[in-house]
Amino acid sequence: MQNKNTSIDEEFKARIYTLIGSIPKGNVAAYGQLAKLAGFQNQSRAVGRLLKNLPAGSTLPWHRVINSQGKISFPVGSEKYQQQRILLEEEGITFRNDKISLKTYQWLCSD
DNA sequence: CACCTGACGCGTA
DNA sequence: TTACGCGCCAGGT
Repeated sequence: MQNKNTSIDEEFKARIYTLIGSIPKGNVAAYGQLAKLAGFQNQSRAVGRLLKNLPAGSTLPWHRVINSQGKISFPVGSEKYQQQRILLEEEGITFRNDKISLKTYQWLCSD
């Protein structure tokens, strides 16, 4: 039963969470890519906001979400940057000048 | 209420 | 290839 009050926010959140949870270990997806797959083509920023507000105890693999440039969306060298980078490297992902090496991963894609 | 900022992305120059 | 501008839009000042 769906109540009419269900805002698109909830729908959006639910879909994005599901998508992020489905990203295989060692793979990554871009904010915009997730938004698109969820049916919200121009809401890449909303995905970022979602992750920003993510509860501390969440088990979501948020670190597997990066920007369309193949880079981590935190200032290089910042605490958050390092944290995310380490998590990715532990999954076998390698970097080259702050960018994910294309040879070592593949985008989560539908084709 | 105006204005700025941001875990973004894309088209142009 | 790098740099900007603009679209998008929720939140904070």
